[in-house]
Amino acid sequence: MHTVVMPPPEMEAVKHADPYQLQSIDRVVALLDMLSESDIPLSLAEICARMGLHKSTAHRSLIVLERTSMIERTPEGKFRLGLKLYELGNRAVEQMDLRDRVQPFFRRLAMEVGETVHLSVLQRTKVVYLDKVEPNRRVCMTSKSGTSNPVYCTSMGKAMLAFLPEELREEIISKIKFTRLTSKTLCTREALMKSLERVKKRGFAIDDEEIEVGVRCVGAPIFDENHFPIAAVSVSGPASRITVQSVPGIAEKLIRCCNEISRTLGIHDKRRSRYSSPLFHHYGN
Amino acid sequence: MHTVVMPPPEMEAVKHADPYQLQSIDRVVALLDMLSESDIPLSLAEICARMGLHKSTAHRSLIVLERTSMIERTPEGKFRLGLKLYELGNRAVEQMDLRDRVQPFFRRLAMEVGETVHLSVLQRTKVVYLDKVEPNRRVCMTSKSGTSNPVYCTSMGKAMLAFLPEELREEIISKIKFTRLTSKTLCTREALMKSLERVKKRGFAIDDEEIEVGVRCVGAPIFDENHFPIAAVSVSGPASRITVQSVPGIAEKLIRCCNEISRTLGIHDKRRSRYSSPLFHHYGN
DNA sequence: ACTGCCGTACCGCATTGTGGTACGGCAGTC
DNA sequence: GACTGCCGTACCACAATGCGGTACGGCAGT
Repeated sequence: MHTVVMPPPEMEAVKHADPYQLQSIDRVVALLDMLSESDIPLSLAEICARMGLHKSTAHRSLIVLERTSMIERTPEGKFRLGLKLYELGNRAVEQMDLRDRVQPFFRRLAMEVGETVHLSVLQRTKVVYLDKVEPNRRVCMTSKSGTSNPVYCTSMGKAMLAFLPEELREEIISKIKFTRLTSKTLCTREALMKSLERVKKRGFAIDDEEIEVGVRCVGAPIFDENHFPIAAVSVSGPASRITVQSVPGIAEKLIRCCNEISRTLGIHDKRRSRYSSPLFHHYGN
Repeated sequence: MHTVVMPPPEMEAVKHADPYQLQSIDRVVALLDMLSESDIPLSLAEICARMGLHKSTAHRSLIVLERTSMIERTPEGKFRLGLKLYELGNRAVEQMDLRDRVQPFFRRLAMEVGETVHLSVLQRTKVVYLDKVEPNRRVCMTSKSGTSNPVYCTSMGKAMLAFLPEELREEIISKIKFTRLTSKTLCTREALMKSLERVKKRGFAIDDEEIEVGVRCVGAPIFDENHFPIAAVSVSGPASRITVQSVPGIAEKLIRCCNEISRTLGIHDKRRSRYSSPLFHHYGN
């Protein structure tokens, strides 16, 4: 390829590992990822610098993305993600209809425990919220679905991580950038691993004010037919109500709920490991 | 190009209108759109049929999209939109931070009128919901943000349409596929145009049970620095509470709110029409 | 006025992506 | 149980496509 400055040797080693190039598509995804990670709109020059692309090449891709509303331009001409992504993203969730299939169990759990209940899935090193139910009585917490939190400081994140196949778990953990959010946040690989061990034994995870002071959560995974943790449910509330004493009772109800959900999902067949190379998609320079 | 079976003549007419080809990217977007419109996951063969693509070509693109989590495969091997889109989409909205900047005004309005308040933007022929606030007292309506409704039967859609530049409005309206949702739905271009005239005069739009029986909404646009309606706000509630008598009062509060928001947004500069060719991106067979 | 930077436009070359074809597996039919 | 047809995957040779370079024009700062 003439896009990338390529060290002449060991070329064919890569060749077979990644048989389908379609470089423009890969690049587009990398561009979107990049824009997603940036908190501010970026100029063409900045994008080129970050991605190591030539002006013309990046420009061409960006123009097409703009035409298709995948990205938009600020009045100053800088680029940022476009709203079509929002629309597509929400369609994606609708189509999976995890949300809808889970709702009934979900609502019942919220009633039983009287706390906010969340549904989320794993996306790279983040937990993306799909849905939440608040107990009827009063508003307890606010959190918008569609937002995401790091895996390592959420009960749902830890619940899913713990039950992931070894290799995949390693891959994810290696990508985590730990940041201290509260004094109780697990900020090292070791602390996280130790926590995951306990999660695996108990079947549920706890977030003990690790992401926000005063908030405790209990989370458990939902499994698909291959015992793959495709999603997680959590119960969260003020530390004053979710106490050492009340956790076991909550966890029991939570796990029962998750098992019911898992069972209703587990009606599929075998076929392919689907999670073959799901994570971080690396853009070669 | 050798992708598309091309009627030999009038080729160069298109050539200049659409200078940047990058066909693989265009195709990818078209694929995503297609998957978005389908309610069920599609097989490779189905995708080829709908898009008029050759097996190999479609397959290659799909594989890349799968690798990058833009789409996923069901256990049966069918394709559907992937969760990365959800993540990207939500980042897009965060980055625009319309939502956050609007929130305070927004909440106040909800308190004042005691009804559900929505924020949305225009995306092609649809209104995409970005946010909502429910009045504290009780749950009134349910609607998830991220969902979308057709422009022509929502107050927000009509509010934005009415204040769009002539040409763009025409472009959008020409793309609408009218479907009757209730007995009051505006189902013709003419009815819609007439309605828009009134919206323009009054400064706000009404959805009088046009999308759902028993629900009335009042909507008004938010303008950017160029008097371009970038978003809209609506007040919606049961027809029993939003009556002919109460509409003027609600509309007044709504418009005041929207004006305040518009003013806080109108701090930008001139530069480019940004909406040069924003809509329907057509995939040439 | 001069200089430098940024976004845009164009062009010729060869790499990349294309369409066709072939393979293998699964499912339904006789 | 063999046959048939369909679907997803893999490979290949050709040439059209997308690449990098380069040049232009506008704006801003000196």
